[in-house]
Amino acid sequence: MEQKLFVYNTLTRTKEEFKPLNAPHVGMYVCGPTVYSDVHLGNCRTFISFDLIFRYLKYLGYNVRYVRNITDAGHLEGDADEGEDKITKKAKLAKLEPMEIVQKYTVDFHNVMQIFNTLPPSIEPTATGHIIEQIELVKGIMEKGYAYEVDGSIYFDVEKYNQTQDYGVLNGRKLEDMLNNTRDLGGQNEKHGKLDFALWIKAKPEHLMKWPSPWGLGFPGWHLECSAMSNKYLGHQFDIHGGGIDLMPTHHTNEIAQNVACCGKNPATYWLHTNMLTINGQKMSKSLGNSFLPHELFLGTHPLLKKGYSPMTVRFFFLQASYRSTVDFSNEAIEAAEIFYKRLAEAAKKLTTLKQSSVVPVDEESENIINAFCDDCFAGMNDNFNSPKTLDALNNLSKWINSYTANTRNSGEISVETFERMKATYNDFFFDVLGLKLEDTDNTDTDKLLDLIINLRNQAKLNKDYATSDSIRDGLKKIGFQLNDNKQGTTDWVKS
RNA sequence: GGUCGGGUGGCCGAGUGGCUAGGCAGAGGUCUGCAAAACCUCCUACAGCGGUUCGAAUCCGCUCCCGACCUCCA
Repeated sequence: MEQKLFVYNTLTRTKEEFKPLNAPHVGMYVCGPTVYSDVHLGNCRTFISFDLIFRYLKYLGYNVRYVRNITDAGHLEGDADEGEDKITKKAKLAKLEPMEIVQKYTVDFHNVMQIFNTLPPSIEPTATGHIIEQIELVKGIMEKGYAYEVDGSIYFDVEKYNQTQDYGVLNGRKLEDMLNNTRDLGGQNEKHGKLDFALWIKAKPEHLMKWPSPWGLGFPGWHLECSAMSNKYLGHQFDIHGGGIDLMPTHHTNEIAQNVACCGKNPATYWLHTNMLTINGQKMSKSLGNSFLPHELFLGTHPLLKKGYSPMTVRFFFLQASYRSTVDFSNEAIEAAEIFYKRLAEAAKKLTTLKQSSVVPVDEESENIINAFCDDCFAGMNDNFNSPKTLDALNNLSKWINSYTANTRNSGEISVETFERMKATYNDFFFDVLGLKLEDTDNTDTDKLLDLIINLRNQAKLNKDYATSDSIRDGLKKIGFQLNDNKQGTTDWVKS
């Protein structure tokens, strides 16, 4: 591992050099979706961000085990630790089995992730598939004395825990402040302390998803599954734990408490949090009703959208900001991203046919500049996965690639090694690290038709029948194909 | 109200003490039958007020504005 990677650790609020516990192995756990409704674009941003992280770690040569859970039980409406879980509620409304809801939205989630070209995680465990592990974890916490039972429900005793441990180690708050600033929620009469949270919840008779336990029929608390499953697949200690920043203050705080209580250890060395997608400055969320779904974005059917944007345009749009910044959605911003993305994609496409002309005496300056830009691609990602910096470097490289392609510069001016490095670096970062792909090479029939039309037009051009050639070009532009004549007398086209 | 994080040129967005980020938009140029694309050049900002410093977008203080979390949320 020649590259020194630095990551921002929420635990220490600093950038730290990334040092895996057992290199070249890396364990990474990311909190996945609760599959009770469609994922919206804000959800997607988080998983695209972690896809970028996963991809870069792999690219650096690490052997990454990436675990991302599916929450299919235990996630309640509200935080009173009573009432229905989200999936049960939806199932009753739709008159379906809870697992039908789970299946529908899990499939949907996977489809969307694939459209955004994210790699599947190594393991994608479900909460319902790990009830036994969760019960064992509750037992362990009880044996250590950090949990108590009230009428079939088990609660975590936060104040007791905080006597010997720092409950606010992640969110940076003092217990007194948290106690003073927690609202009184209804239905907390069973809890000893205001901050206590449910590990196991007794099921009411009408509850659809419930399992036998030493404390009767019930279901696990939401925070429990991540502790149980990360323990199982990554061990008591692993390298990276991630999730949206809105999970940090409560969900991750409780997760750490559970792990420390049971196993004595904060499970992860590095806690990484992705920031929110906002619209008009406000967090995109289902409850605020300002979210839109991926397909609404692709088709441009949402009222906030001027037009549709392709999946790679959206991915690129996210990559233009660092994962720790909020991104505010606007048509202007994503349109700019669309044009930029197409520029870089065109250069990526040219790489496949770009051949170096025979080497003339090497121009040291060009050589150095290109090598520096290649280094910059790494430097950007090494700096806490700063994709905007890497895009900057790719943009710089694209200008050289374009110049060499158009022969306005002689590609023989650099050494074979540098030429090949330029191609490989651009290709690797564009496709493998940033996870972008080309979108307009989808239809061979279209290719053939366009070839035919372009040939006819070029005949007209040779005859200096510009009226005909221009009307063909204008007509194609109207239906979304931009023709570009280049110097060699051939004509390229791109979807506009 | 408490805690935390922000405010960068028309728009988006990197950048934590000195060295041009970049993209989009705009202007000019090269090339082209004309376009488009590409390439080159220009457009040099850092919420406000103080302070530290030889020097601050970057550090400190105050003020204003925005957001997140404290309730389910990626």
